[in-house]
Amino acid sequence: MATRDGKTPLSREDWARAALDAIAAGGVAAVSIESLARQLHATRGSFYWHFRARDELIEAALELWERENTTAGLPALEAIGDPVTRLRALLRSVYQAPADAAELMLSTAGDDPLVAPVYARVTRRRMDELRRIFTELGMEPAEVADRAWLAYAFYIGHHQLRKNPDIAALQPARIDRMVALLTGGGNS
Amino acid sequence: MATRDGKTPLSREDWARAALDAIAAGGVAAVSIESLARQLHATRGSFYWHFRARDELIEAALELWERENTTAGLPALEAIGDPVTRLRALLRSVYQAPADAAELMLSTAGDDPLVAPVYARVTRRRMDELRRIFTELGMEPAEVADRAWLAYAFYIGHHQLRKNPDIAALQPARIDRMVALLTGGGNS
DNA sequence: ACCTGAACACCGTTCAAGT
DNA sequence: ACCTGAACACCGTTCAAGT
Repeated sequence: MATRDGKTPLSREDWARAALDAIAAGGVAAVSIESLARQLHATRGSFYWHFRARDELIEAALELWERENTTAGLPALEAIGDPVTRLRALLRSVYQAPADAAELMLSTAGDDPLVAPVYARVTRRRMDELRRIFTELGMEPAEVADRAWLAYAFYIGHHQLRKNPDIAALQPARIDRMVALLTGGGNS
Repeated sequence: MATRDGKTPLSREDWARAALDAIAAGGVAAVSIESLARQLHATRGSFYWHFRARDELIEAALELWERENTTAGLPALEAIGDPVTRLRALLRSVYQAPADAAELMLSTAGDDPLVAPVYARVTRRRMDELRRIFTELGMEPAEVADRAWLAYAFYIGHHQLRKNPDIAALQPARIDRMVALLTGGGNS
């Protein structure tokens, strides 16, 4: 017996897409070959024709996310001329739209061995963007590096804290003050 | 057959302690009844006399951590009179000693359904401490709340970012500038 | 009271066999 | 080329049986 009865054959991307959806819904741990197979009306055995192992599936899903994420988010930001406006836009995207669901999961799983390399690349690109902002504000390199680190660590921690409803209640309502803090003087 | 041949009987706490060690080493996901049983020279079956299920074991381990964490860290901090010095001490404890290993794992797992309530309580206590610092610096309540959120989100994100060696290289060497940024003016 | 060992379920992985 | 179904391993969970 074989061939899934009339249905078009599955591709690597079908599995990867389903896995990315699962990541968005419940994190990397929620990627179960068994449940994806059920969902795709195939057997677990079929999966192993497309992938060597579960890890390879997760890598493929993350690749999908990275490609779509890279071509989507940053260009729109880079088009904004004024650096403070750009920072505000960046923070607003954190505060309002909770980004896409996969981003929310991954921003918090940067220590997973599979997620780490992918998220490191995305992080570098975003930190570059932050550095550009502070550089354009006329700060010197060491200062720029510190602020970029502070801003990005804040971005990650903010996502993490918001996942807990009890704690999320404490988050500030307006982002203008945040922008002011991040771009402000600092009294050494 | 029964009773583990001469050895003293195991207690709930023996299992919980072993589980906390496993969390420190590899996070909540690393808590495996099978491997703990091997380590304690008992069988998996024995575990179920002490606990109803794996979740209960993890809760017990987190309880252990919370109790020891609460009585240890904060009092020393609260003894410091000058608020800026206190903030500096707080940040230094983040930068230098990577806290205890369990803290590192848990600071990043705040969205786990078992970790969430425990970590929320610890977070609240720490944010209270941060608010006290900024209040003593003479800021008004809204400003205090924003800074405490910024500082704590930074704390969480900092841990997360440092888990990735590639990214950790970008972290600032000196913390004085961080303190300055967090306590500084902000140009609204 | 505390533990063993056998049994089952769930799911990742392999593989011979089908079309 | 693409898939099925049976088999095995790993580990969480249950339980009757031991001391």
